[in-house]
Amino acid sequence: MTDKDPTTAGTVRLAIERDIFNGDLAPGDALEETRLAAKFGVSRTPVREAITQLVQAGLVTKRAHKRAVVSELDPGTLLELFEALSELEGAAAFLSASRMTPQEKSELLSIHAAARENLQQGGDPNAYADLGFAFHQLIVRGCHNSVLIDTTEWLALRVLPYRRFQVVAPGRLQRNQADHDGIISAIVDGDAATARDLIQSHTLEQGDALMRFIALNKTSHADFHSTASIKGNLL
Amino acid sequence: MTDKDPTTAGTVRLAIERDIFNGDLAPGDALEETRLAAKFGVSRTPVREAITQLVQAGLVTKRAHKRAVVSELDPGTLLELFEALSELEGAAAFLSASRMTPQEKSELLSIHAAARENLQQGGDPNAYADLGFAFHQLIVRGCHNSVLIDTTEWLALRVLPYRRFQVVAPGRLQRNQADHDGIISAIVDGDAATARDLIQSHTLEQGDALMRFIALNKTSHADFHSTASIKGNLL
DNA sequence: TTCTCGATGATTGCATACACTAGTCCACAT
DNA sequence: ATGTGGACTAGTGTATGCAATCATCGAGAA
Repeated sequence: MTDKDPTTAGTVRLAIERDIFNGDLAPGDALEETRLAAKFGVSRTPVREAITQLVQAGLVTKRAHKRAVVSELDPGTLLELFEALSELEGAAAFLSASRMTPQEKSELLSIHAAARENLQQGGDPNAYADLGFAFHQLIVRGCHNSVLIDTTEWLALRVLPYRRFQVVAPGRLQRNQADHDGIISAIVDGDAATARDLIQSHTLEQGDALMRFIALNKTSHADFHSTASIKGNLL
Repeated sequence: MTDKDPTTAGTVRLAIERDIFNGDLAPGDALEETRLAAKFGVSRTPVREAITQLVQAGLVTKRAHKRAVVSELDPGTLLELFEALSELEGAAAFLSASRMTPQEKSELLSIHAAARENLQQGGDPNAYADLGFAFHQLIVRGCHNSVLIDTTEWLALRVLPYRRFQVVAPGRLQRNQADHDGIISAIVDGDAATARDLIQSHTLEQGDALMRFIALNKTSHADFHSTASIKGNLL
C-alpha cells in the first residue's frame, strides 16, 4: 500500500499517517480540518480528501458534521483485529511455503539471522522490532497474491498506532524469536499447513500480549499519552 | 434527495454504487465528475468525495489528473481476488463451525432447503442466486468477528459487478448445491477444518467458473456490454 | 507516409466563499 | 435553584472560480 502520489491530497494523507504512527496524533485525538490545513500550508480541500481516504482505511473515524478523530480501538475490536489478521497471515504463509522464490527465502533467512544476532547481543529494541516487521512483511508478500497482500497489510496498518505500547513482558522477545524459528523452518521446508498454524498462533499471541499490556497501562487517556514516548516493538 | 444519509456525498456514493451493480456503469466506464454532478444535480465537490470513497473501496480506480474508471479486473487479479476471498471465507467458516448460534444454524438450513427446492422445481435462477448469496453471507457473519466479516464482504463487493456474467455451464448449479450440502453438514457438525476446506475449494471453483465464462464471452469491450443485459447468478 | 512537436480543448486539482449543522452558554421565567 | 429556550460560535458540508495537467489533433519536416 505504498503510494507515490503527486497530488497534495496524497501527500497530506501520508503526513497525517506519519503523525499517527509517530504518536503526534494519538488514538482519540481530533483531526480539525482548518488546523491541519494551516499546519501543512494548503487549503481545506486536500485535507478533506486525505481525511476521507483515512476514514476508508479505518485509521480515523468520522460522523457527519462532527470532527474526525483517530480511530480508537476498544479491546474487543482489537481482539477481532488480531484474530482476522492471524487468519490472513496464516493464509499468506500457507501460500508462501510453496510460492516463495529461493531469493525470497534467503532474504527471509538473513533477516531472521540479523534479528537473532540483535537479540543475543542486546541490540536496539527498535531495530529488532523493525526486523520483526520486515520478517512478517516478507512472508506475507511471499504469497504473490497482491489482493491478499494488500488486504493483510491494510489490517496490519490499523494496529500500527498501538505498536508504541512497548511489549516488555520478560522473555517475550525470546519467545518471539523462537516462534520465528519454527515458522521459518516450516516455510523453508515447504510445510504449508504447519507454517499456517504457527504464524497464526504467533500473531494471536502478539495480540494477547499487546492487549495485556494495554490493560495494565491504560487506565486513562493521559496514561496513553505518557507511554507514547516509548518507542514500541510489538513484533 | 431523500436522505437517510445526511450528507450529499454519501448519497451520491450510494447512487454510483447502485449504478455499478445495476450495470449502468460497467467495468471500464469512466466516471466524469462534471457529468455526474449534473446528473445528480449537485456540485462537483460531493461527487469528488464520493469517488475517493469508492476508490478506497476498490470499486473505482484513479490516477492523478486522469479520469476515474470503474475498476476493471484482469483475469490475473480476478484469480487473486477469488483466492483471497476463498481464504477469508474459509477462515470465517472455520470459526463459524464453532460459533454459530442454533438460530443461525437453523436459518442457514432453511435457506439451503429453499435453494434446493428452487433448484428441483426449476425456479427463477436469480432467486437461486440470491439464496446462494445469502448462504455465503450467513456463514461469514456466523464467525461473529466484525473485522473479519467486514473484510470478507469488502472483497466480495469487488466481484459483485461481475456477477452479471451468467454462469450457465451445464450442471453447474447442481454441483453448487452439492457443495453447499457438504459445507452445511460440516458446519452443523462443528467440523471446522472440513468446513474451511470445503468452502475454500467451493469459492475457488466459483472463481474458475466465472473466469472461464469471461474468457469465452469477452473478446472485446462491446461483447462485455452485450452480456451486461443478462441478469447474473454467480453463486 | 510517418514521426515529432506544438497549440487547443477538456477535465481534474486546489483555493476560496458561503451555507448549514450542532454544541454551548447565558438569560429569563418558573 | 433550576429548567427551558434562543442566540452565538466553532467547524463541517457544498458551491464555484481559477490554475494545472493531460489528451487530441493538425501541421510541418524527415
